[in-house]
Amino acid sequence: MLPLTSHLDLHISKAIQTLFGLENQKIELQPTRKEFKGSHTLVTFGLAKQTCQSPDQTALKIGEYLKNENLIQDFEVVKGFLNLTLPNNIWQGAFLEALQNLNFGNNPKKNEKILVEYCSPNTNKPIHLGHLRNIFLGWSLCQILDADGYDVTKCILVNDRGIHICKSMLAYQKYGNDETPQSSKLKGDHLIGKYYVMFSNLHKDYLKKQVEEGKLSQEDAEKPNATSPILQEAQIMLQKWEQGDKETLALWQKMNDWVLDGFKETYKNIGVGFDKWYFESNTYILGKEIVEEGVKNGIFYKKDDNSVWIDLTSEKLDHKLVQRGDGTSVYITQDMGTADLKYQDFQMKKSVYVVGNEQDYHFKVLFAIFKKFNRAYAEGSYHLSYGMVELPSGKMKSREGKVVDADDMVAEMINIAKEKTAESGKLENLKKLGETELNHIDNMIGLGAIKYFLLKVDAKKTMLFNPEESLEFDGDASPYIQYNHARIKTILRRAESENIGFEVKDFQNYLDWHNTEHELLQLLLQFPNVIAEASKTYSPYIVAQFCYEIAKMYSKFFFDCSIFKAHNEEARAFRLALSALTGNILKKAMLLLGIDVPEMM
RNA sequence: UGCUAAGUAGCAUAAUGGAUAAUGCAAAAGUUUCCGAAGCUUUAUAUAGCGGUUCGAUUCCGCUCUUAGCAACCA
Repeated sequence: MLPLTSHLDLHISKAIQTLFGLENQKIELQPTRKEFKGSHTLVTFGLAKQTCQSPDQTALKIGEYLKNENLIQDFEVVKGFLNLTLPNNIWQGAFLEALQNLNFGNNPKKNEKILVEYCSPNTNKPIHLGHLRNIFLGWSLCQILDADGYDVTKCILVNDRGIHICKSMLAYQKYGNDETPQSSKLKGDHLIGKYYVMFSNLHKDYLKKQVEEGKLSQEDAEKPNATSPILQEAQIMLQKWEQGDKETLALWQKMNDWVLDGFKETYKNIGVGFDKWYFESNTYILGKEIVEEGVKNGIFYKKDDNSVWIDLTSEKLDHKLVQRGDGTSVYITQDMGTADLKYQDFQMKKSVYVVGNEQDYHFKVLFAIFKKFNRAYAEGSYHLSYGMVELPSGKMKSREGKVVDADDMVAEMINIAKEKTAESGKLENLKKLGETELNHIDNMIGLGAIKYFLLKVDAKKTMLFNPEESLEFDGDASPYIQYNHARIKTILRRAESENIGFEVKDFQNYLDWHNTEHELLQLLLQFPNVIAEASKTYSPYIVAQFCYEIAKMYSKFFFDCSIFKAHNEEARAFRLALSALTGNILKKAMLLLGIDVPEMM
């Protein structure tokens, strides 16, 4: 994560070779803790074993060597740690480079295709907070991979067929009275969601009644395979759908269009998009072809009831059904088809699936199947598994209506942002911008708050969302970072209006930096490494953390180092240039999270 | 019962095997001479338990405990 490491690595290697005659030693460099002097720390414990000298001795010798060669300005040995201080002109060189490189942070093109599927909504209910974590993670990941030099394709897989879809269709067919999004004034996805919940209730009510009448035990009613007349009807509907029944297909098409319109509206509102849309209603047929292929070449086997299975016990997994006895396909069948289609379309080397950790087992099985079939994409397939978003009352269950709706959530956050803006008493200044621009800012702040809240946590961890306490606007939160960007822009506007220049020539002789100036610069120069790290580990939270650190460090810098009242013009110019770089990096880094930052707020 | 994750202060989150375990919220005190204080500076509390590997373990290994998910012809 350290800047200028390649610069040091080389010299340290040479020092070790010269001093101890050791080659190809692992150089363990880490950032120096801030309570010590220096920027880079060499850990010498491992090395000390090779040199047969104490860690302190080893560190001391290397330090002296580097200093004699004028490669460092100073060093300090503390308990086996060699803390190095580089001369400021080296830092300045890196600073100027970053300042002049408009793409600073981006890593070189890798010429490698990567496909990321980061949204797979069911067309039977609106999206909720959990889906938002999925979507924001995926979008951010795509931005990060792109900045790291990959050739990224963002895709969505719409789960638009299957028994669950038939459930809402059936409820609508029975009780919908031809209601439409227009007539009900509901967004399409919310309208369909209503019928999905209705189906669920009808099914549950039936079971409850059976139990009350003593026809069914409580235990059996709670089993997942407990059936009801309406569920059987839905199953029949699914068969009709797969057989291409005209009436069923027409209803399906109509309802799907409503839902998709609703989804598209939401995606637009939250600022995400896709390069390629896949629909399971298209890909499941391909899946069935693979099933046939697998049966032929012996990877799959058929049971007496005609259902098709794969034996994965050799992979320490179980037997898994890939096609039902009645010939209809299951989830995994569709995924096999979709994977083939993706490869046909893009020939990507890597393929990432951003899907919740409840499906960890599913993806193990799926990838094992890819390998059995020797698919070209088998090796590069990766499941980016994220933890569930829990409410204080427990897990969200869409079937029980126990969810935080995404659209409501976003709208509410934007409203809170509006109130905060009004409270801050700065409305007068902002009003000059006009209503549209003001709304735009509130949008950035409200949306940013949710995105940051969901992204700052390591994806694999289950996270808790407490609606009572709402989302944060203070401290480690997006508005704080956005605010720092806005204040930087305000400072730069002032410099411009007062004709204060901060070109390289205006500060190149200023090297007597304040400690905080140095720390801020060090932090900023980590940007490319941060992107590489976040990309390598598929971890947007690393970028989120980086944004926050910059904002915090800039606040400290602003407090410690007066800009317009700097002790001389060179210092002032340097600080303005440093502010400009901070602003640029903040903006870019936040965009990697899918968060836009305002020019003023 | 098996498999997989995860257990860090009142709460929410950090820490390539490294130095005194970091940050935010909530709590206490102070702070507005450059930008718009959504700020800045202080103050308290924590690695679930027991072993092992190591110069050194929050991190790796084993066992125990707790929680969640999976083990469905749900997705």
